[in-house]
Amino acid sequence: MATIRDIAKLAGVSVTTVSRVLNNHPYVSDEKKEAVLKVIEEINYKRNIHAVHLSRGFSNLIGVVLPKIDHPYFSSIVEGISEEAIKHHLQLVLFQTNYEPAKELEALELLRGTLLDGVIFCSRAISFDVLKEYKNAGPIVLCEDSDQSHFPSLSIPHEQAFQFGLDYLISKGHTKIAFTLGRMEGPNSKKRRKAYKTKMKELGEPIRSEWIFDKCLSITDGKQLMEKLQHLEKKPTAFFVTNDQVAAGILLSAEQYKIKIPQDIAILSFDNQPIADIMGITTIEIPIKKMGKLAVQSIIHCKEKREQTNKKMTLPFRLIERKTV
Amino acid sequence: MATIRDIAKLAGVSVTTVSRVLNNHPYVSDEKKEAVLKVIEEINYKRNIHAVHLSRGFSNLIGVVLPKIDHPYFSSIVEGISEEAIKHHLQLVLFQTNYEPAKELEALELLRGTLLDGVIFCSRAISFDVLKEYKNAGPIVLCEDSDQSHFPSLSIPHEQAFQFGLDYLISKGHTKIAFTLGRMEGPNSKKRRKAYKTKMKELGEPIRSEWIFDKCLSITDGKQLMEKLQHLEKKPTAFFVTNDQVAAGILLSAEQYKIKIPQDIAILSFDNQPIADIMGITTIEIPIKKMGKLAVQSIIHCKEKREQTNKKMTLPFRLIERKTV
DNA sequence: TTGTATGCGTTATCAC
DNA sequence: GTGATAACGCATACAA
Repeated sequence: MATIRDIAKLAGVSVTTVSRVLNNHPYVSDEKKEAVLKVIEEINYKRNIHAVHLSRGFSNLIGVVLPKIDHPYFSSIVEGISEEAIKHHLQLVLFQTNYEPAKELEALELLRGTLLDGVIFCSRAISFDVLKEYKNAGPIVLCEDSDQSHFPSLSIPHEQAFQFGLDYLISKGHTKIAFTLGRMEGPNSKKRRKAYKTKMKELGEPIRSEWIFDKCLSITDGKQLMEKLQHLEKKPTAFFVTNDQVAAGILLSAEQYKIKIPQDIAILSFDNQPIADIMGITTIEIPIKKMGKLAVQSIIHCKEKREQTNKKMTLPFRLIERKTV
Repeated sequence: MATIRDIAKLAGVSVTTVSRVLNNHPYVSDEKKEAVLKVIEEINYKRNIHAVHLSRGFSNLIGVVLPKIDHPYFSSIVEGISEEAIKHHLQLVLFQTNYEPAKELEALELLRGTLLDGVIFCSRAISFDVLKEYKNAGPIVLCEDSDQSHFPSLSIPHEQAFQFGLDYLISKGHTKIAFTLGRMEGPNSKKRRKAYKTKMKELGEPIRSEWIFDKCLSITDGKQLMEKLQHLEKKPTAFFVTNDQVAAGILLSAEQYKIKIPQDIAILSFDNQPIADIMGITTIEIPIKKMGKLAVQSIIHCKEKREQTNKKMTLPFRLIERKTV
């Protein structure tokens, strides 16, 4: 492989000049520049990017940590991240973790090893205590409704949003409200649970553990939910679910159980993905792609200012009324 | 940042010994190894990965090129790629291109610049002529039904599969068959079109250009298709569509047009994503995740043998009969 | 405006 | 077993 030294020799200039041409630096005479460009063209030279990175000390690579790319929520975030990353000439390194802490650590180690200029956690399984050890490794941003003050975070206010959703259901006459979560111990789910507890107390309704369903994320989960619903002694009149996929699963299997929506049971979900529009699902919109965009901007900000911020950024949500409540 | 030289000094050994410990090489006495490990632990040393890459000459990074991550087909491929990549300690660098050739070239340039050890094209917009210029840049694999003999490729036989699907529709009494494509000029679509032409000729049916719909990829596209169908003078009795999303869109909007499926119009699609199961869509299964897996294996094979293969790999498809035909 | 010399942090070679 | 030392290829102070 040819190096800038070869170019320099062939063009009759110094390596510095070659490097200047390569990086569009000023102070290169047009003739030398041309000579260099000509040689580069001739021998089809390409820079060794590892050498560039080593020399520069950074890479323009950022890590994106998520449990599963094959889920609309996460692929939407990545889409948002990607669109913004392109603008800033950043490349994305994907870490599909299945919530295995070891995989998440891999990203953090690569951040510390300076392969990555930053890491975006779309979701996480590792604890804060572990995460904190990487505070100085480089920019880290969390896409979650976070209470900590060590890392910047990005989310809708899940507690408020969930309360808002409950109020809406209540305003439609529901008090018997069941709900589903994606991952009981996830930070966002915790907020949602808290909101539920508060509101049920206000209403004087008991908290029925059998009305709280964990690990509901996909269409299939929604479908299975309808099966489970059959075996419930006391039946809720409304279901506040994790996301539009779960809602879609419910809608798609409602018919076979002869359940009418919203007459027999109302469905309210989160996200507002295209499927919600198409199936007429009433949902609370989360600006998912915007989250991705802001996450990238946060990383860039940290990189440029060379400081870790810990700003908690709250995004707006809004109710999209359609036909399931 | 501490370097191996610092470690060496502190542990009273040479940099070579430190490097050996770091890479689990043999021929290091237990005492020295321990001393090194102790220092590493103490000062919380981490390797600079750029330096490792520069020195080694490769990176364990592979590029994944796709138009849009936010589509089930592509996120499924990436899921398959990711699962296999993890096994081989490979990291994925994502290139979301929107079919812009410049973005695809970026991946190829990084391959040539040795940042990437290989590139997987889940789909592509650039021409073969351009692609061929990167033949020696490193391993490249194409997830498409390809006729070229320069790069390894990976796909179901789209022509056969489409013919098979048409035969199935014909066996159910259909001869008035319309179809949709994702991207008319894509290699897979070309095969499908060819199969259609052949089969219609056999049947003595005319090719109606108004029965061929391009750019149909999403649920929304499927929904819009039903709208377009209304304005058709001659109506088909069957629709052979790009993928399960399009089929789902059709199903979800059929009711509002008072169209019964499969009585009024039969729907056959490709992929067999979860939504096909849930909505009872008859579909031709494509082993998408397996494609991703094999793509990674192909890259690894090229890397290890240090040779570009050009093997065309054909994956099996199968019909999943459900309720839409 | 140009060039020399050095640093970036690691791995590989080869002699001991 | 161990350790100098030379790559690896580029960027950049500093000198000219």
